[in-house]
Amino acid sequence: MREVRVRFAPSPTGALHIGGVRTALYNFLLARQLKGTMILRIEDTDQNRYVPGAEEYILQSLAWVGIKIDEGVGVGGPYAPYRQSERKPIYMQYAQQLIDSGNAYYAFDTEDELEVMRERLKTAGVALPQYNSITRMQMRNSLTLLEEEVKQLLEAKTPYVVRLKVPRKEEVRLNDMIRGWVMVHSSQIDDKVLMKSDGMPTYHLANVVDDYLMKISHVIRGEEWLPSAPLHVLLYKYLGWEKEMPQFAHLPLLLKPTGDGKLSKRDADQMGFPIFPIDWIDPNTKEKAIGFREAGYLPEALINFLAFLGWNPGTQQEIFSLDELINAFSVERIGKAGTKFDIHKAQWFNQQYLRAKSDEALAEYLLDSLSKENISCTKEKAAKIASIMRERITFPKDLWEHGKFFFHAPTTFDENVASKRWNDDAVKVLNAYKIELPTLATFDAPTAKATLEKVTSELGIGTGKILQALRLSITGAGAGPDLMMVMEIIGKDEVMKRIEYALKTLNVKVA
RNA sequence: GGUCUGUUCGUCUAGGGGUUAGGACACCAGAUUUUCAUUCUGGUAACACGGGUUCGAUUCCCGUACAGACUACCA
Repeated sequence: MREVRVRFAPSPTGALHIGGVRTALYNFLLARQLKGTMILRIEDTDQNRYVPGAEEYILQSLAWVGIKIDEGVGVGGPYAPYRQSERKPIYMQYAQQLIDSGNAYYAFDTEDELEVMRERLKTAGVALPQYNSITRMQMRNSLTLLEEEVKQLLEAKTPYVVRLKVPRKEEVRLNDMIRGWVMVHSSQIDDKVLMKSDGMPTYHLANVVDDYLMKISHVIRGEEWLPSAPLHVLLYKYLGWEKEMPQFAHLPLLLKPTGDGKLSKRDADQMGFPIFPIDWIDPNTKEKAIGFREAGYLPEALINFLAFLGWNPGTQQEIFSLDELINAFSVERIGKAGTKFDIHKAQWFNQQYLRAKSDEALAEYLLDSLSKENISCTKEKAAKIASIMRERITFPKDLWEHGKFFFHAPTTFDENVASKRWNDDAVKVLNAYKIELPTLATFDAPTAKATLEKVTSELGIGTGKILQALRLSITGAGAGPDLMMVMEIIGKDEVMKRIEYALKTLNVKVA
């Protein structure tokens, strides 16, 4: 059986889109499952669109989500270089081969001449003017010009492109692993430019040549490539590489959460979720886009979420580690239809992965946040906080954001709760409780509770009636984790201080 | 406009000629939690439409509608 070699081949034209990460993931899963090789190739044949830093960004993003590159940019390998701009000399020789075999030709038409041709055809009623088997005979190319003229133009260094000579009548067939047989008539394909006038190949040529040279066995890419796949098939055929042609799998697109259309950065911005794996600062606009990493998504959760966008194992299991994904993955189970991007599901996966962590691991997240705030805290205390906060967080940063009261006494109180729960009974109980606390030798959740119950029963007031008021004075809010545990963690002295402060500031308001 | 691809609950999807069309997320309700969250239980909710083929179609075929992609010397 053929050795499995797959590639992820992004262009460094900006940040890596989350859809690109999924494409990389599917490639990676297949490679790992079939003991193959995962290759990273950078398709930077368009110098105009090159964005500095994009390549580094791609590398970092893949590393963060755990997609390991076996060969290619950043790691090297037997088919180096893996950056197409560095492979420039390779492509012309294959273009030449196509010209020599009569499957491609030189075209000297200028932008203006092309424009004139399109206009002329449009007025003649052709909806979509193309450079094709019919129109090429009216243009300036090596098919219409005399051999001598062509030679002179080339020697005079006249700018030219190399175009594929697409046959007029031919059924081009392609067996896609996801979509089955796809047939396109060659009359629908135009004479695509293979080599640009700057000497760089276009995607089509570079892609086919490199996939062949790098012995790629499977091309897994986005559905946007499906329309040009027949063209690639033609290229393999004319280059004499039909037997080596990789298997194709065209992935369904990622769609925007509401409405229709493919997922764009705009949608993500509007709905307030990331679309890039890690933070990206646009070098031109200096605009910063928050990444999934910085937003608090765990890489393993993101991967699990992404894997399920368009694929499923056919079982009820939903939580999959990377190793489990590698085992369960199969191209056959990839869906055909476009997939709407639902950030809720991503959050749910994140929660699941976060909860599976130990208190100690969660404590590290909290400690991270605290160090940014210059707050010191022992590991033990952080772990204790983590243990009572673990069921109520979606992101690691929630530990701090929802638990600030562990470190800062409230300065304001939720007015809604205060107006409903802060009453004479509450004040009576809190005053008595405050007096009772100093007599306690030890202070923990059980004693805090027992003492409170003792006070309330002596006063003949139901504990439940005033618990909200107590919570309000300790945390400033009406909702939160187990109050007795909270008090244990912040300690007796702090509890007393907070009750006193609340009594002082809230009494005035309610009176 | 043309070509290609697609269409099962709001979303991700399972399924497949005869099923109470299954699960998950989200949503709603109840229970637990004297709060909130969690957890548990339950609920709402789908085969785009029209023709065939068939005893029978959501499933197969053909149309239609809708959607998306592509239609550059961008990838």
